[in-house]
Amino acid sequence: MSSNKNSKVDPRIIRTKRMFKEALISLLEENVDKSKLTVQSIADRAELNRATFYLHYRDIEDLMEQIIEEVLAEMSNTITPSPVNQQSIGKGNRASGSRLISFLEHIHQNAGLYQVLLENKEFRKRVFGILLDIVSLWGEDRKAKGRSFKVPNEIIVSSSLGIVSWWLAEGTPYSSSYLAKQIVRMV
Amino acid sequence: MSSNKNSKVDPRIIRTKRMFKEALISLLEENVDKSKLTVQSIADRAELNRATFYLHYRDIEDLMEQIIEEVLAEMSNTITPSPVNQQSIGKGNRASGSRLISFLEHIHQNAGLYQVLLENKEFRKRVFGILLDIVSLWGEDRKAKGRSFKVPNEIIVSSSLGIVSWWLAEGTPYSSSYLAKQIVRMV
DNA sequence: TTAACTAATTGATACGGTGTCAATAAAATT
DNA sequence: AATTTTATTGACACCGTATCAATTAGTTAA
Repeated sequence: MSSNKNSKVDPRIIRTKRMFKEALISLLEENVDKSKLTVQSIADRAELNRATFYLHYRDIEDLMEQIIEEVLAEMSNTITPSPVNQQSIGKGNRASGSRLISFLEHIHQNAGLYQVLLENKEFRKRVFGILLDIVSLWGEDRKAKGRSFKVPNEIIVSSSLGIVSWWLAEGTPYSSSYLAKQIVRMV
Repeated sequence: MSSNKNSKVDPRIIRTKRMFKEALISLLEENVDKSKLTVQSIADRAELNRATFYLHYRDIEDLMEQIIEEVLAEMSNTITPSPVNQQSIGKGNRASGSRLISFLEHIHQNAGLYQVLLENKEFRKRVFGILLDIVSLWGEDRKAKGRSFKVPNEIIVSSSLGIVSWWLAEGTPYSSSYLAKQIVRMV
């Protein structure tokens, strides 16, 4: 799905971009302070030349944005699995409620990365949008059953995001299912 | 209270530091992008020489930290007014519950500043601590009355912080009292 | 008010990161 | 094997950082 066999992308490009991305992520996860996060340090970590960086990215921010796009795509796939390998676990529509758990599970398994990325304003905005979709669907489900949320969806989403950020900052002290329970309880 | 008559601080220093602080704050509130936030641009805005900056601060981060300390002190004073001009509005202990409203009011009146500062990890951590104190006091009050919160204090605080961040990012669409109501409702 | 301090300015400097380039080496495609 | 594309290398101009000595301006105290 992501890149079929007919793609004529030079394998060197794929390898190089992957290495720069992994390099930046590893540096970010090590909490390298901003002043030492230079193109040179990223190139060193990637074991590539500094000039090569500029063949693929405008600047560090550009690389960051591309990483964000990939991570968001992965997140969306995790929450809403592609129709092909949909596990269709009976129970009719598993969509709304349990998506929150999928979301938290996915974040839990990439805690270090998400802790760093959630510092990024644009990333938070995008995740907010994804969460808002989940909560909206969920809200419609509840509405159909006669129950409804007591507070606006945006408040549910922003508070959930706040909880997740704290959860990550504290080293994910609770399991994702317990956290989901607490969030649901608050709604 | 802040600076008595015996303080032998050269008025030039006070003026200079004030101007650098105001300069950085005004630049931050204008959402100047990070790459253009230089010592030179701050000095320009302050109408002071760049070298003068280094007479008072190690770097921009240092100036930022000093601003944060001042803002936090102001915030604490707003929430827990100094014993001298305590308004003591009968009703015994007004402490716990209405402190949330004072907190939100204060943020509302400095929305631009707080929106920027809450991007800062250290600042968020400190505000988290202040909010945790408020919520803990509040929780004890409720406990004494037989009622208690359904979720851990940290979850209440982190969700509230998330809501406040969203509220500021959206240009404070609700009044602070309405927002307080929604937060209380969720607890 | 003058003399002494102390802060701010100015111009200079070394250093390090940025972004780009031409020439060359290495790898992939045909 | 020949051609095309990517990666490396060394060089370069530019800009921001951080510090300095010398000078100017403002404050304090005698």
